[in-house]
Amino acid sequence: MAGARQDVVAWFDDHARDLPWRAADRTPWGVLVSEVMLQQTPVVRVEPAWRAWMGRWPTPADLATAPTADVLRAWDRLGYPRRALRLQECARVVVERHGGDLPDDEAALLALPGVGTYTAAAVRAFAFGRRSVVLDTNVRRVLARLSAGEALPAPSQTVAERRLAAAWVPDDDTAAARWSGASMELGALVCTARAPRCDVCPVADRCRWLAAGRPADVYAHRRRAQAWTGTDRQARGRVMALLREALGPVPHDAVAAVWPDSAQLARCLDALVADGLVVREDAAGADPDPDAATYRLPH
DNA sequence: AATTCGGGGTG
DNA sequence: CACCCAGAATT
Repeated sequence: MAGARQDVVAWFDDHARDLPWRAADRTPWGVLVSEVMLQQTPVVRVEPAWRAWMGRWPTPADLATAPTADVLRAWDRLGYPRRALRLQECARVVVERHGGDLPDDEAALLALPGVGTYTAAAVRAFAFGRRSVVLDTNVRRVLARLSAGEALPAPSQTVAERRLAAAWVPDDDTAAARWSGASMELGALVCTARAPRCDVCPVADRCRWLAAGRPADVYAHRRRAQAWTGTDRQARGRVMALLREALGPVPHDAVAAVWPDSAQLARCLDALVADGLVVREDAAGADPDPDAATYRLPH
């Protein structure tokens, strides 16, 4: 295990991507922003967005006081815009509770909006150089193949899997942080989900999955393809795209034009308002007509 | 443990 | 066209 770790870290020293949130002048807050943006959004799409975002709001204090509409527009099409909302809430909590500086202990990080098990561990490792168990989709896949001999990890994490991952993390803070970055990078660049490049893998000769002849995914039948066309998520996305482009409040008729199913649209609008992503303003009058309402991003 | 929540690139 | 992407929050 220690030998495989050394090989992966040595490979990382030569092949790590030159990502801006890894630069020497990085800040803990910049690392956290990258991690939140990277929650289910690929690196190639995050990188330009992160550069623009950090140029505009370099510190938690900057983001905390920004107009939410600007924040949602800057988030653009990274997806799951509630993440942008939580990131701004996170900035406000950091300012109010931690004096504007990101905390480095696990519990305080986990208490921040939008920060879960993975993100807290990643920030501890990559922003503060502390030991933590960073178990994302990349590390899960690397360990599933290398250690368990399976094509892909189970749909959900298990206690045994976390225990295994923890056993792979060195005791030393610096070594642990390097292993976390290296194992993630190996999963992202070599040990990929679709077409793994076992020919250039630094631990191919130690991989149980490769040794077994790269058997098929045993969990394939339990994975559900994400439906998209006609879903609430697509409808919500249409509405958010419209409101991001709009200069002022958008009349109900214009919103209705982006989605054919009026009942579904009404349900999604209610949900967007409840989520704090959209503000509905009813027309003046004692008996407000729903069709006379306007919609906009929150200020 | 299962659902919900965007959007786009790729084999 | 199915699948995947540095997950989190809610139920």
